[in-house]
Amino acid sequence: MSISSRFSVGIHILALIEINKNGISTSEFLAASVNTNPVVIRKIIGMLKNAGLVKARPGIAGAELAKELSDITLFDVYKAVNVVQEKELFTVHDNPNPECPVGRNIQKTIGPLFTSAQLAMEKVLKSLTLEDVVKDISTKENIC
Amino acid sequence: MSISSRFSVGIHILALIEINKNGISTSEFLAASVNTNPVVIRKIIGMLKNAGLVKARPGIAGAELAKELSDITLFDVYKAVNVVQEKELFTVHDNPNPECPVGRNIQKTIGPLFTSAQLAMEKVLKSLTLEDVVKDISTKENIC
DNA sequence: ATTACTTGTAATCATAGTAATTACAATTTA
DNA sequence: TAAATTGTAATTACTATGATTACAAGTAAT
Repeated sequence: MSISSRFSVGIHILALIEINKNGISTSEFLAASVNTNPVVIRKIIGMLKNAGLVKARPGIAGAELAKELSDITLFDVYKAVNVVQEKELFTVHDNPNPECPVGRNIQKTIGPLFTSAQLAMEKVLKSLTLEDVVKDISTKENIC
Repeated sequence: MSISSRFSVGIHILALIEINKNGISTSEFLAASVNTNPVVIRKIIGMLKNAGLVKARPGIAGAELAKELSDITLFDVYKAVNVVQEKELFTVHDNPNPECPVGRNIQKTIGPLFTSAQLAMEKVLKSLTLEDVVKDISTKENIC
């Protein structure tokens, strides 16, 4: 199991819109950088738009950021592209046997433990912003 | 996306083997509690066995714990049942365009960030043991 | 030794999510 | 009006999951 690449592609899109802010970031342009199909990009941009992270309008070429870079956390992107549902990073098997002491308690016992692990991961995503990503890319570019 | 229920089933199996330690935990018995097929249980027990967490032998009915409860962390189970690969909780899209500043850096920039988020989650799993799980189940049982 | 039971494993199947792709309506600009 | 772009729907191939059937191999009891 692995979390969908919509997340990494979403980050890629946002970073590139920023770095290309003097140009026009069409879905075709972004797709060429990500190396995928423009429709895939438009679908993800649609999700980023619903989350208020980018602006885009039918017929008008190019997407723009709707927020400051430092105001967009990786958690915002993660939620926007809908890769993991709340409290559902881990699956807990359903319908365990209620006539067994373990079966009738396992879900309520394991649930909070799994949630706390998920929250720890998400806390890290909340601490990171698109600005961190763009700065790191800029640094790597200057070195090369 | 959600992490396979092999993980929660693995925990269920280990907890039930402990709680049923005076009885014989056959795959059929365990399957009845989990509410799944005995073959699914045997496959997971095979993984737990490879990881040194349980003992089981062909022809001999019942699986037993191979370690103390307090010596088995949820991380041990998580690794045993192979639900998430190292550094691969998140997918990073491959083949981004090397002729774009973002494309040629995104993987090395995002990779460590994703890994740190994954490690934070795994750190929580390392802090929890099967003993915690069994104690919680026992507590819930006594109240009811 | 034969019978009954169990583990271990392979193979098959239905289902769900992913990512790529084609197609096209609706919108804007030149 | 023509060209370009966004936004969607529909289709396809692929992969992982979990359930299931089938069966070989091992063990224990009579």
